[in-house]
Amino acid sequence: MGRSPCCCHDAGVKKGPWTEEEDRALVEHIKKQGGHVGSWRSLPRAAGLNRCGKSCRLRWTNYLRPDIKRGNFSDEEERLIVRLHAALGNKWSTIATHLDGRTDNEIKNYWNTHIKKKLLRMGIDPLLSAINSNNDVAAGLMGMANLAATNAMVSPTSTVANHQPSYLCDVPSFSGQDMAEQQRLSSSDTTAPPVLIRSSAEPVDHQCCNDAALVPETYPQGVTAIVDWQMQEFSNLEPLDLELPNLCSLESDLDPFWRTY
DNA sequence: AACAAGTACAACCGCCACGTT
DNA sequence: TAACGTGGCGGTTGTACTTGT
Repeated sequence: MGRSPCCCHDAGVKKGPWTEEEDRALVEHIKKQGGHVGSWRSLPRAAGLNRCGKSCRLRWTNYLRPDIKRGNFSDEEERLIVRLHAALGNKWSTIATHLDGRTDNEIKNYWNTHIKKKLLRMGIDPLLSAINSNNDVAAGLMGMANLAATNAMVSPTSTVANHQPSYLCDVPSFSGQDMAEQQRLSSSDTTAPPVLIRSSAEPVDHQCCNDAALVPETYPQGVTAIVDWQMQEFSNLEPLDLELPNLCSLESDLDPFWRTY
């Protein structure tokens, strides 16, 4: 696959913040086209802009598009982002499809400037909070632990820092248990019994009504199987029909936890 | 009032995926 | 099948603004 040089490298193409005039020119041009942009590459010339096509596309999709919602993120949007990020990782564009009027760039910025800091303060590693980001078992398990913590974070009744989430009430120490399982896996001591782990994607108060939601007490044979099992277990968190229904807090309008950070 | 440090967010950059030739 | 052209994505940077000293 060859890679063509970006038009941004053309000498004389303007960079930096857009002026009102440029915005107006871009909007009016796209309006003239009936809202349809044929080729971003050729748009700047057609619109009389001394910008590269990429820059125009970015400006339009992230700022000028009429259906963009401006303003602060609501609590509900924030929780949704946390949940989606826990399930999808840094798939900002996919996450953005679940939030009306929000752009991937906006969500990414919001994550980096607000949510990530909150998670770090809570001792949750935002980098590992995504279970589907790769096939690394340790990261996957850490992801599960973080997903549990994330779950707790958005739960109106649970906190993480020094308290065990309610849905882990029958597990003495989730993180310790997780560490033990990591050690078991990394030590190639296949005779050691697997550590029982509950599905962190589902709070116990929901699980209690559905024992099938519990993770099997023994892992399937082999590491690949474990990864497969993880993927299977969380396959309901795929995008598009991504429903996060059994996570109790989204419906709640009260989340004192967030307010303490 | 002036400066430094921190924060928020728009914009850029490089890479990749995919359709077309 | 390979090369090309383009759009899109995610990471990162630059800068304006805010807050603290």
